[in-house]
Amino acid sequence: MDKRQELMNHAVHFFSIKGFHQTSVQEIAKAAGISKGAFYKHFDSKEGIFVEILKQYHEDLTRDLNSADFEPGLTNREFFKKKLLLEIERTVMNKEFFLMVFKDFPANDNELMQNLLQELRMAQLVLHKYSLLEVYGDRAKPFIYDLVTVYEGIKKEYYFYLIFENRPINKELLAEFIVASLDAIVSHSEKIQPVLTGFTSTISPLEEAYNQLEEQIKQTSSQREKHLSAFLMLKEEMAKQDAKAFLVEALLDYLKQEESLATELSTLEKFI
Amino acid sequence: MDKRQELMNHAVHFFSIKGFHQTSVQEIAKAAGISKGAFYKHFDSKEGIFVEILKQYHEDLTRDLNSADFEPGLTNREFFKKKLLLEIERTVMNKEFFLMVFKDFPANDNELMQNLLQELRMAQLVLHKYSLLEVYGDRAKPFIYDLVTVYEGIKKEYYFYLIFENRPINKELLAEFIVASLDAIVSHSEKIQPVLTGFTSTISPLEEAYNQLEEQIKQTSSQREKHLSAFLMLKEEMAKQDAKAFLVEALLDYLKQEESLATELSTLEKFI
DNA sequence: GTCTATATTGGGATAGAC
DNA sequence: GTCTATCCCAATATAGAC
Repeated sequence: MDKRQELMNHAVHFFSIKGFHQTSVQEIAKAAGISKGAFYKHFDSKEGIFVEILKQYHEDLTRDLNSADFEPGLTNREFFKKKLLLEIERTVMNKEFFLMVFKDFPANDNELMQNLLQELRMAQLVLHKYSLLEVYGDRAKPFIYDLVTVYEGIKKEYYFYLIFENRPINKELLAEFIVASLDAIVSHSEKIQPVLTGFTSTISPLEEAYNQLEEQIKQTSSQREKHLSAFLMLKEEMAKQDAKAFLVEALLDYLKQEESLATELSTLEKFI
Repeated sequence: MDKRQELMNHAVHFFSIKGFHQTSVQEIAKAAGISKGAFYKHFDSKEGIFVEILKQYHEDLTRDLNSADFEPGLTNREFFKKKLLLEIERTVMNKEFFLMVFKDFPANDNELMQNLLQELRMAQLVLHKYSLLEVYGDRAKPFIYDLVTVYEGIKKEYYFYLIFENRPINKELLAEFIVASLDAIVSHSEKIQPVLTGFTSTISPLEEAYNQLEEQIKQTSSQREKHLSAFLMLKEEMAKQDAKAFLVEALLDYLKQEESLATELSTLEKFI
């Protein structure tokens, strides 16, 4: 057996149980029957093997989903349900991968990884959007992003039960239940107001950072008015071509005195 | 300001950004303006402060939700929706806590922590179960655990949007949307087969009786702390092989003085 | 490709003075 | 309660022999 593959299999196992940071290279190597030093002949770092696992999984996933062929003559709903069932079965079969992803994740160290994940999530959202529109047509359109959100939320919650609690669940029944729940919501759509309306309008990351900070000041600041004024001046100044560095710094430092704003401020600082 | 509280605030901040394992005791201490050594005068370990944060949050949450007084004359559905709205607002305000929980988690190292988490999850499940039964009555009973799962899944997914993506969402609208979705599912219940049927089998009826009693004490007891202590001792004593009959009886009688616990106590007594 | 040995760092926790 | 100094271990990564 390929030593490289063997290392990856053991790695995903340990990562799923202990998390990335709590797993040592040594125990991965030992499980594969080689020394720690030899590990580095196969992968250049611990993060390296993690990235390789991610890549391989998504390659396998897309290949599987594209090669699956269903019997013809299915209704849109039946087709949707079959695909859901396939996804459920696949997720349960790869439960270690699922656990690994939901455990400790080396994303903060590596910005490339965060972008990759963001892309994958967005791709899934778009996929679900079109699947649901095919099943429910125009009735679902006004609140399609809410429907996608509900769909993903329900699915994820059941995955947690399936995987963490290791409960014996009838997967066929589960797929039917989820689709039936969506049916119910869509058929009540006349009584339902959408929530995620302005979803598609993409705000720039900088705009988003501003919004977050403003919200946080409004919600938690002990000196709401002062902090809001400082924020507005900061935003104005940063928009200028010849922004005064000392003023930006001074306003940032001033706002930092409010502990609850730390997260938003550090996000904002990345744009300077 | 209380140094201990200050340390916890900084800890939750770093944990939410970097994760538990990637945050050092030193940087928490430094942020609070003390040395690493002094940290250990306040908490006995890094895990210790994490546990304290968890406990405090849960206590605050249950206290907030229980002490909130809504205008009288609300229907069960309106009451449920108001509580949900309160929870949404509370979650957004405590977004760092939410992030911390969904980052790297020190659960594997410490068995006590896993038990604590299990307890907190179970308490929430039981709470939701009874809330939903109050709103929807017998129609929800056959698939109540599925309804709870759907409810928690939808909620969680919107929390992700609210917190990670920081989208401006109308929270009032969101609460109404979630409840309306549940309405839709319940009103279609004749077409829906339950999935989580054997659910109760994992929790013993005794465990369930304990949970109900504990919840009831937390929610209604006039002498919360005393009754909780009595409850814990009772549970402990009853678990022993050579449980002292007089002590069990004494504690039961003591708790019976609180009228609101009568139902839960008589359920519990069946197991003696 | 694999080994052993080693450099180096980071960080949890403790000791003992003040 | 707080400090500094220290212990001690675990873990990433490398060096160099075979």
